[in-house]
Amino acid sequence: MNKRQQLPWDNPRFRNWVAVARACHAVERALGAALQPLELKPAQLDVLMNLYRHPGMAQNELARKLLVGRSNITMLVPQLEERSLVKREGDEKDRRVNRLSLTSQGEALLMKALEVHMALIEKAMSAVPPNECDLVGEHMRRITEVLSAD
Amino acid sequence: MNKRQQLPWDNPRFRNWVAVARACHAVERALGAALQPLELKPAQLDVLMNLYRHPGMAQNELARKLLVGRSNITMLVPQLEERSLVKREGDEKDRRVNRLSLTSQGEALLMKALEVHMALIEKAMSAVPPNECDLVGEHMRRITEVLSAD
DNA sequence: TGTCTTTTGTTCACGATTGAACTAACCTGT
DNA sequence: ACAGGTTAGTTCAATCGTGAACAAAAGACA
Repeated sequence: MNKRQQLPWDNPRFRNWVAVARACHAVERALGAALQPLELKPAQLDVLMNLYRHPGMAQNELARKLLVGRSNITMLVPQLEERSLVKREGDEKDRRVNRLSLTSQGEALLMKALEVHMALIEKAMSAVPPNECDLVGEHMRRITEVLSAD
Repeated sequence: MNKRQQLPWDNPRFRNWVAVARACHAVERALGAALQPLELKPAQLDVLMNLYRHPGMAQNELARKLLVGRSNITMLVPQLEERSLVKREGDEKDRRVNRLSLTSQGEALLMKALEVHMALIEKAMSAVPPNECDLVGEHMRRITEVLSAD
């Protein structure tokens, strides 16, 4: 099959997506290192961030938001609960669901972590002008949407 | 610390980067599923892709390119070698390094995998016009560059 | 009410990735 | 030639995420 004619690297979309993936990987890695002093992993930070914006979330919803399996949340939450960063209480209407929310300690740690995170992103994206930045974000949101539609 | 005033979500760079990360995660996940029929994992595809473009690469260079630890390559290569997708031969000049390259079978499988990968990316980025696409790629390459500088 | 289906969260075994410790090979300067 | 430092690759224990199988609770409907 004509390998030379239609090589993926000749396709702008493909080539540029590879760049996106690599940048993402690099940021994730740098974030992990930057969060080490706070003893927080990127995945844990994701949980805290989502609980800050959506208190009382069920584990199920959280898993969908983070694009991970439900079991992952089950493994993740107890660690945060033992550190008193997250509070977990059963719903009275539906005794299956666990409602999650941040404790004041969790919120405090989140603020510190966000400062670190934001500094990193600010450094990484320093070269991206605001209008193009919004454009990128808009495209990315659409991509996530397209793929979530299965 | 004035939490309400300088919340990260009010920062365009931060908010839009979160979108990038989520999109990346979604694509990675979809790619894993799409590659299942070929019995290839995304990480293995990354290896094949890089070996196609840079035959005779040392494991060390490969690890740097892929932004992973050297030990990861050590674990990854034997699987591909057993499937006769990758050939590994010692360098005569420097007996420490293993030169890696694709076999013809590896190349053949890569082509099939690239078709799958490209179809996915094409679908995901269908809404992104070419000129903006290049712009995005350019920014992402710069981000990777900035972060690789440690 | 009683049964059948769906949903929530948990458990568990597995595969992937990591970083630290290690060996072997190379390099440098004397 | 030899000592000290650097580099390539490996091994290994630990951690993380996953999907399948499961239990408990809720919902649907006759």
